[in-house]
Amino acid sequence: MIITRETDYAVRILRALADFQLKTIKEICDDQYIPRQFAYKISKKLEKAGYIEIVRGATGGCRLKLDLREITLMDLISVMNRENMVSCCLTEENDCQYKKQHSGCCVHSYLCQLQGRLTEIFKTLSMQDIIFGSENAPIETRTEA
Amino acid sequence: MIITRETDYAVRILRALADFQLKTIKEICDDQYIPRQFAYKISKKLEKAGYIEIVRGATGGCRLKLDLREITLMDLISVMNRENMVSCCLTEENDCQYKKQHSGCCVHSYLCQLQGRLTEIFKTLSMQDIIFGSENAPIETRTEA
DNA sequence: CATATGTAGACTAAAAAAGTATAGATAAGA
DNA sequence: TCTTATCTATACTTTTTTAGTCTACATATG
Repeated sequence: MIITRETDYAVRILRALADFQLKTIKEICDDQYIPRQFAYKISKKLEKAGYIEIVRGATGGCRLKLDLREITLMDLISVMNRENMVSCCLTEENDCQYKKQHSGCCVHSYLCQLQGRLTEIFKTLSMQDIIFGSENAPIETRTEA
Repeated sequence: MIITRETDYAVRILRALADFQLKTIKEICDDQYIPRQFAYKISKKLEKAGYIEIVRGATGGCRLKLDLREITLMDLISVMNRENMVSCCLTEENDCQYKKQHSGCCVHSYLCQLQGRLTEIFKTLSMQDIIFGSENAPIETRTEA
């Protein structure tokens, strides 16, 4: 899955924070059905990326720092370290014997291109679009509720 | 990953069979670096989908039945039961409390659209393109070797 | 100082993916 | 008919990834 549970929870956290109010993780979790401890970890990642700020101590919580229009789906995927979404053969570690033997692999190259295409698409989708819908959604896919 | 090891192996099997010659699974595996028993399973799926035929007994093996131009990446992904590639929230089983509570979820709808877009893209990519390259590959992504 | 937060990292559990084992079916041909 | 080289079916095991939990602690308020 391109969007794992973790990434999905991240979207929900951003959704809960969309009004730029300070909210505790507890509040967010109750509202968005996210396991608390997991949410702390995710919020930390979002903070490191600069998307939210976290206030510690009693009366603490977190708050959105960026407009949701400025955060793309690709940004979020990157923050979750999931940018390699097409094929395991595109990872650094992958030690493909075929590729070595034939000094190259057309499949690999092609999938690499595909990875690029998807990345480009995901860069055009903002959290604002995803969370509140978008008039820019391609017509042919504007079905289903 | 959209293309798991299993799907990747399936592509390799098709690549090995591209010349329409009868080949044993053993030959294919030696050539393409695939674990034998795993390959048997995958070949069975490819047979059920009508992409290859399998001949049993000594002097048996398998042979491509369809032109690689007729098999799309989406076809292969479907055969491997991996058509749900965007988000776990799009599966049947998924029992989303938020969606119930709010009688709908914009994120869900949006991801559903995205799933549709990706599906359409993958339907335009044939095994011929992937295995032997394509002149139709989008210019902007025609980088890297 | 009590309380309500968030933190860090180790840990565990669950699920999915990858791979293996094995007993058997099938067909060719010596 | 027997041997051999295939493929089959299914159960099983292992590995990897993902998801989630625990705990001892740090931080800030009032």
